Amino acid sequence: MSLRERKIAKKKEDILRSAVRILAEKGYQGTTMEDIAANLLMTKGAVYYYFRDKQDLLYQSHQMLLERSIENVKYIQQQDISIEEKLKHSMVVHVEHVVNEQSGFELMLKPEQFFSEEQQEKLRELQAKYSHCFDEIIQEGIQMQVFRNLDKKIARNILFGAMNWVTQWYTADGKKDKKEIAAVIADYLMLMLLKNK
Amino acid sequence: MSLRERKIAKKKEDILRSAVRILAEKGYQGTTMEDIAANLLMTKGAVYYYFRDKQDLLYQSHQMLLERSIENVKYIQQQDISIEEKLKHSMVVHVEHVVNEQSGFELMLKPEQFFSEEQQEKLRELQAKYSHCFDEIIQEGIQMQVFRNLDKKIARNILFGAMNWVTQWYTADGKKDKKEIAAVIADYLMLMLLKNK
Amino acid sequence: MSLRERKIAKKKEDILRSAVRILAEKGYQGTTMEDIAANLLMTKGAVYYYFRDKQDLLYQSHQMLLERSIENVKYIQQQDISIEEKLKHSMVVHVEHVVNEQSGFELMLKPEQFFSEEQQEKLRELQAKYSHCFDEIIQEGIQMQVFRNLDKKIARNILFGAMNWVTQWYTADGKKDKKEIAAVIADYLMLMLLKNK
Amino acid sequence: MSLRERKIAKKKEDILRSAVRILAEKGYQGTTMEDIAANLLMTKGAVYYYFRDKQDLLYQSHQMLLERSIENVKYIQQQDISIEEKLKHSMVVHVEHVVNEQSGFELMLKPEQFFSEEQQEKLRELQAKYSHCFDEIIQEGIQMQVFRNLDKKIARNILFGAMNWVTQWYTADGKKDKKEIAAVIADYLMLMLLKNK
DNA sequence: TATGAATGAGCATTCATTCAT
DNA sequence: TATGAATGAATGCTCATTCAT
Repeated sequence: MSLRERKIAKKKEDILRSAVRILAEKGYQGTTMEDIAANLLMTKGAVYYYFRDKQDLLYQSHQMLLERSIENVKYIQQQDISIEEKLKHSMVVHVEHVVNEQSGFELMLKPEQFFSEEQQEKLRELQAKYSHCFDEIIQEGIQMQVFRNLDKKIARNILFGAMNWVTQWYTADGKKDKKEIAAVIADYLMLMLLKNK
Repeated sequence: MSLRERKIAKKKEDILRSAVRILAEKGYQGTTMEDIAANLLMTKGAVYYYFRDKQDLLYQSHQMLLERSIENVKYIQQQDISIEEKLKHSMVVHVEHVVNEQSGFELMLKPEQFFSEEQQEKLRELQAKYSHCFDEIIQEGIQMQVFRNLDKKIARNILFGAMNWVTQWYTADGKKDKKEIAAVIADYLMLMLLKNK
Repeated sequence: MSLRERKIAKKKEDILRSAVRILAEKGYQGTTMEDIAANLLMTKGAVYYYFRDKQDLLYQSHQMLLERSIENVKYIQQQDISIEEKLKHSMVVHVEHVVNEQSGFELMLKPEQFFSEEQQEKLRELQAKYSHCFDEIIQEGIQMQVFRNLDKKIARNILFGAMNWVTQWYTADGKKDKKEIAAVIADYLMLMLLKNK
Repeated sequence: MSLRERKIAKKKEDILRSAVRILAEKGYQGTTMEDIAANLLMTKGAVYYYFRDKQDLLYQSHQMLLERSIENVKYIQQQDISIEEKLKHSMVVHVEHVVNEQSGFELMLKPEQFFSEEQQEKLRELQAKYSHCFDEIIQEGIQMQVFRNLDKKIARNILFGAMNWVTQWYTADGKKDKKEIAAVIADYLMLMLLKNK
């Protein structure tokens, strides 16, 4: 990647980060291109240089978040730790990610409103990939008799719901910091899964 | 209540139901008054006859959903069943409600964008009331040594997140119907709370 | 006129009076049928029973004001007083009328926007009639060598402008009451007309 | 001021001129942003690029007219001419201004309906400034025994009314042109003020 | 690459008007 | 006669998007 390409990639990512933050805060329809640009001290026109349109920006934001999440969990999966630790750790990282981005969740709502069929397809694929990582861990835990014999998909959806919901109630000014909250949520949810508890 | 008043109340409720459905589907900014009206084969003007403005409509929708939820859980609370049954039953009813309205959750997102301070106050109050019902049940369960000694509020938020998330993944065409899904979700979540499981 | 007809006529006049007041206050476009009706504790529908449409209401208001003004000045013209007294008295009555109705003037602005050609014709006729009354007095005064030899029409328009403008600056809470103000305005304007002053 | 800034200022003034014209013709409520834009072969959006909203446009129009009027009369006041000439000349310029803009007067009607308290304050200030210029001339004329000892404010209001009313009756197709009409009006009104006439 | 200006479609809201009762 | 409900056209305003420079 040439210097020029790298500069462009850098700028794109800046914009995406800004967009994610604001989209999470105001919602898709509530966010204007002006908002996103102003937040970066750019003009609207400049944003259009890097992204075809608003929807493209949303799509790439979404994609970036998902890809980062997948990387996170893949990394954990490779580690040499117990299956229990793997799941718990994955959840902690997910919750931290969600809290940090204040998102990871509003953007997932009703994708059919915003994305083209093709884009939805790609996003569904990424989501499936991410979900699959969790499913695999759960599956393995069940087989190893560490986890209860629950329906994998339902259990995973319960985990996701509980974790994503954190944006609704966690406020930084509370007694617990992000790491603690993430740990507690993960612990509690483990109770649902673990046998002999 | 006179016949006329009842007719108005009926119409208002029809509109609220339609609004809830569409708002849940498209989000606040994504929903147009046209959408809401057309869905009922009315004109925009007619909707404005019953509601001051879009925000008023949203507010009343939200209020209606919350009040109905509170009634539901209050009713269960009075019954002469075990604490375990109470919580489980409350969850089942909540999930069914959420699935039926396809909502109960998107509307809660970022209320500060849409509502006046006064309205937010009122809604926070209703939410607190609803939350409190669950908190009480959990508290009692803990005291009776039936439930684990978890942090009440965090546990309740985990339950809500897991339950509300169902709109994201439940589709009517699956193997399980609404009742079954609600039961499974409630059962799984009970595992988190119940001792000796 | 039968009792019924009289009742209708009475109601019509009530509405007209209310309309004049509100139209003067808020202007034509700024006044809603709702405003006019509510001011009389009626419903919009009722107003439509008496007047074809808003424009008809405006037209008749205008007409009523003009006719009353004409009656006023005709009455004065017949009296057995000096020409000087006639003009002065006419002006006093006009100013009082304008102040009382807080109008007689906004309604005259740009009639071509509001009225049909036919209605404009009728109003122009009434205005001409009213203007003519003043012109006659002025003419006579000039011929009698009491007034200066000014251009009749221009002089009359100056008088009207000066008198109608009173709604812009007279407030009831000042030192002078309506009668006094009317007298002063008339006196000052007479200085323009009278010879040997 | 840079070229760009000058271009913007120019455009703004074009819009203001257009707005003044149309507002004078149709009144505030009767004028649509579409009207104003179309008159300049612009689109509504372009107008909104330069002015926050309709009210802002109205306010700035009003302000521009008043400021120009004040400049006019200030300029005359400085000249080395008789007090009589000063007043007469000021009136001529005012009438010409009113006739040219076809306004200077409708906009003053009922400002409380349109403007914020702050804006009203500013406008009242400008109006007071303008009025004060006339008051000073009148005052001086009285002290110099050139003018009759009239109530300054009432006299000034009579002048304004008479002058502003010209928009109601002057039509370009008459025998007299603008300058002549302005001169006649000023002459006639001077008769009211001058002693020994 | 970036900007400012402009466009135009879309949306919330108002309101004169109609009409069944 | 009068009312309440409904309609629909109009209007202020926003904002994604384009384009010349």
